[in-house]
Amino acid sequence: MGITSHDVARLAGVSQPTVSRALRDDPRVSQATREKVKRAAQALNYVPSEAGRTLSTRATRRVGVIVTDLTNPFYPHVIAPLHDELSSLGYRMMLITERSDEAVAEEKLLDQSMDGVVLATATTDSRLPAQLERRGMPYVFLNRDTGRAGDFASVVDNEGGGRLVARELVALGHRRIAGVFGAANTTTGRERELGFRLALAEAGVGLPESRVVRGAFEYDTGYRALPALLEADEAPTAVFCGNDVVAIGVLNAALAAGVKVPDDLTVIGFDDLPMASWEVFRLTTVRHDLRELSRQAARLLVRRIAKDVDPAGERLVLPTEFVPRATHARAR
Amino acid sequence: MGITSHDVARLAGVSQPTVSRALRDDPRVSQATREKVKRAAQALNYVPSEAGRTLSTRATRRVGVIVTDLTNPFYPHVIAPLHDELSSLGYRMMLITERSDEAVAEEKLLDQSMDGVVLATATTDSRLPAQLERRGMPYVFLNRDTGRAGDFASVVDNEGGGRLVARELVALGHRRIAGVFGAANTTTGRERELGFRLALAEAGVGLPESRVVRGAFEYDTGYRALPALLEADEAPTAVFCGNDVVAIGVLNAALAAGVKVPDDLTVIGFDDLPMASWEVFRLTTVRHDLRELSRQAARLLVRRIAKDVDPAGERLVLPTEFVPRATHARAR
DNA sequence: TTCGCTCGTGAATACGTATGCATCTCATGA
DNA sequence: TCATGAGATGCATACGTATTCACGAGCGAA
Repeated sequence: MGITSHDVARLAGVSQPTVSRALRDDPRVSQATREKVKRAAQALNYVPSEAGRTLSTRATRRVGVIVTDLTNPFYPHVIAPLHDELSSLGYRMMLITERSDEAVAEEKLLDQSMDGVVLATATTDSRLPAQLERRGMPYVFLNRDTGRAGDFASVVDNEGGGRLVARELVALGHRRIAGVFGAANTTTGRERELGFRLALAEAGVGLPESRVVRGAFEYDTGYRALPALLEADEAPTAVFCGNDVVAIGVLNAALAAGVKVPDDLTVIGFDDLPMASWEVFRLTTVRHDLRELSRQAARLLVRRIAKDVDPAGERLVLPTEFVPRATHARAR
Repeated sequence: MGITSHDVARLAGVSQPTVSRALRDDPRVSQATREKVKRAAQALNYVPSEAGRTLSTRATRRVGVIVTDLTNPFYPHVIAPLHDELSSLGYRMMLITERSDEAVAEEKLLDQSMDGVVLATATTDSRLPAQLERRGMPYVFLNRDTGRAGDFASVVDNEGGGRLVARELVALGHRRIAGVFGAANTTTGRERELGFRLALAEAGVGLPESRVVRGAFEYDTGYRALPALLEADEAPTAVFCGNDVVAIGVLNAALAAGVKVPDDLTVIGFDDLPMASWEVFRLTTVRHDLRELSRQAARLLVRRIAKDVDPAGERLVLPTEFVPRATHARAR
């Protein structure tokens, strides 16, 4: 059925090792033999078996990427560039989306079927990093990390981004400000909230718990948060959202509730997904380079696989930038 | 470094084959031995090497999924259920996104590193199916196929869906109708256009080429098509879009151009993505069961791998349903 | 002429698992 | 008591590639 290097060897009239060497351009095979072998391989449509190679070299040239929910619009924008960068580095990508049990993922990860792992949806309370560590499986965090020292991670300056937004809102005269932050067990959620709070406090503006919602970085979180915030005694004049997807949930909820954005309510997101600039949203948000975030993670992982990395951990942080569009205005 | 079945065998005081059998619950090993082996495996944190198993069984329990553009909102909604169904069938998913050369994909596909392939973005002029066929690699089409007999495919009744829309538009009194169809080298593009045209023709309504645009199933296709359609001598009162993503592009363009939907223009999509029901869109569209489409493809592929399939091909077609929301109205 | 070297190739083997076949043990029945 | 057979396990090997080592040819220098 499958054509092996032995078949090629037979046709070319050489030994199997010579085929292996010739096809990988080993300088020790003569020009003439190399060409003869390549012609034979071509003729037979030979493609080396990946399993055989893996067993022999103990390297799979494959990398796993763990994501909980692919239908969240955020993730495709990180997975696509990740795939491309890994591909250009000679690695393939295995997608693993496990919202279920960690044990399953663990089993899949440790069977030597990949050389490394990208964790794109890590939570601060996850046991997975420790498991990987123990088994010597190289891994890096993408976007979120555990916040502990020694991590290998490609992340964004979330705290700085949060600060940017707070300063803008204060400058626009907002005082009754609300936050729909990400889950408390994610560093992205925590750090954006922290930066936002610190900068508000510096300006002497409070952020009472009654105007704070926390939840998954999903559309529904934003969609459901707004009605709750509007019911409070003093409705907010501005909402900072944990990310663009949440902000888009808020914008839709605002439309449903008849709240005018930005006249009645300022809404700010985070990430600057392509969707954020659609006419129906024109979302004011915080931009960072999502492509570079992913590429950086890919390169870091490959370096870690090659053990070409600072043993004390490496945390690559990308800057943020405020992007004014049409969902913010001065407080009335 | 890695723990092998030999290590487990040594610890349990049995032979390696016995470990292999015990861990896979082969009835030929005694209860006592089985337990002894499992304890040893547990103690060593043993996970069977996937490469070794693959080489021995000649099955990878891995399936490739080919998609051109993951950032298109449509695909995550097919990939997620596909992943889950494959997972529950005991297969893992390798994501392959190649907009570049087919040769690359081909190389990756034929190295025996997967048992089968799902083609989610096939075009009618692709050479890939023939290559796979020649090499005996099982594959199925998802959503799009080649339109040729003998295909294994999980698809939607696109022609029927197109008809549904045409009849609705005619019933609403529309006569100046436009279409922003998918690419001509996709069956989804062709069939939806065909059904739409046939039903319009039956009602005696024309669809001049000046009111037709064709392009990739992307946001930009819709966004750029609308201005062009509006410039025509007689602007259309209704537009049928190749899918929801295109329709959303049209809706945004309408907003930018100050065209009121549905008062000035009726817009209809196809697919009923979750996004279609967002407040900002409330898109009238054609629904089909996207999850089932994917699950069906997964099951069909697994059956084809097991050779438990009609050799003449199997084409599983899902029905469509018109979903009225807020982007359609009677013609003025 | 012979030693030693380089260059090119092949033989042997490792990698980790699964499986066909042989072997061994023990119980059963004639 | 011994043949028979079932049940349990080990031995040997296959899978396809990469790599280590050995080998032979050819060549230049002494």
